[in-house]
Amino acid sequence: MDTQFQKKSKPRKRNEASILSAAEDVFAELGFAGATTSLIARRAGIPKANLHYYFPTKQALYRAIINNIFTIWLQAAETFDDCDDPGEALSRYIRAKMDIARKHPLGSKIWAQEIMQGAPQIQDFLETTLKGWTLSRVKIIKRWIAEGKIASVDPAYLLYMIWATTQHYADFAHQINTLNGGQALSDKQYEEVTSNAVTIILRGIGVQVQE
Amino acid sequence: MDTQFQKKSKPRKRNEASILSAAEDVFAELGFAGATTSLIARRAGIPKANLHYYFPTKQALYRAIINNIFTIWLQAAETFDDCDDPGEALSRYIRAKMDIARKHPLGSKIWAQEIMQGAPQIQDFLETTLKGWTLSRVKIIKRWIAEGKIASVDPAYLLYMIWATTQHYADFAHQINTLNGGQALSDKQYEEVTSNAVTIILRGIGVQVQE
DNA sequence: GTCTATAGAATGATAGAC
DNA sequence: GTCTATCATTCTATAGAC
Repeated sequence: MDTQFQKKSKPRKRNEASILSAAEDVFAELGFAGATTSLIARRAGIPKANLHYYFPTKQALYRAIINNIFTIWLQAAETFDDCDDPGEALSRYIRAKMDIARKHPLGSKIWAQEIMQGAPQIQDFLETTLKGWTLSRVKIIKRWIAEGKIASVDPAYLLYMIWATTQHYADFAHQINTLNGGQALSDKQYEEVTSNAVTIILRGIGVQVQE
Repeated sequence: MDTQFQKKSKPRKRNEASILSAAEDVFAELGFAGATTSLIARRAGIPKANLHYYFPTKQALYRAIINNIFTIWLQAAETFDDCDDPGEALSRYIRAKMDIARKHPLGSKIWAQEIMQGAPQIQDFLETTLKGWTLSRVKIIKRWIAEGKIASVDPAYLLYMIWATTQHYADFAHQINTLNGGQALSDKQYEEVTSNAVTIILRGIGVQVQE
């Protein structure tokens, strides 16, 4: 029988989950090279040998986490509709990205470090999925410009600005918290930050925003 | 005699320079924990023991590089004048930050990783210099708002957006290059990116921009 | 599935000859 | 100042008893 369709045993499920959670933490903090399996195991509350029983190598564990991050990325990507109203489409996309930055800051940090290291594990994703998605959105934005719905800006650079601004709140949360009196942004503050970003970017490309 | 004022010998100068350059490279790529002194020494073209002769510990080497980054940071900070014209002041600041992102991408990456790791080495800088500078600029931006020169936006969030957008071009250069056909942005493209960022942000806060 | 013990390689750092 | 040789430690990963 193919074991692929067998149910995972209860301890396997529990252990894999706590290993993945601990690993996300450690990889985000120390990067792939800096992370150690013994630290991950300690944080997961299991002996190191058990970690290697579930994930044979550090790479395999890392790739499992990268896969989760892709899922989240796609989730946000889908909110950027081919919509007639650029204000609505972009506002929805920026809000989705801000939401992800708040809910999955570790994934964002791991992504950032991957890119900084030259994307050794995800280069194919950048060249296929990300590139394809970006080109299709560039097309939509160009149409908006041609239709006079938004100002004439370079579509790619607009996307970069959205990525930069939203991911900044995950990647640089520690700096922001320090400047916020050592406190994480409250839900209210985070909603303000989000509105602020939406307003500046939309107004910046010539879309009227109701305040 | 105090040796502090003795001239550095020629080989010391040369070796320190190539170690610092190689270390900047490796720390940017692998973070503090991931970087190894043997890799830094290899890239600097000297035996590992020599590296430890010039910089006793990995930490000492890292701190020397962090100091350089502070110098660069202050350089950009000074371009944000207390100016009557917010368009001029902000445009100059954004351009200075973009310039630094292009000229010192490694420093930007090291900074980013420091923050992501909870700023173990630079927390005091965040709490003193950075916080003080930010508060003083927040004050200036608030005055501009009170005088009706720019729209009512949260000053801190505006600064975060500027930091995010400009540093993104250093930290995520690899991703941007991949989407740019595997080529680094040309001087012309970089000037376009810069203008684009200035335009969107200024227009986003209600400042007229000449196109 | 779990865990002790450990192999084998790499790490930060140093001793000491030149 | 330079560099070989090396120490003590830590790393990834595994063997094998339970």
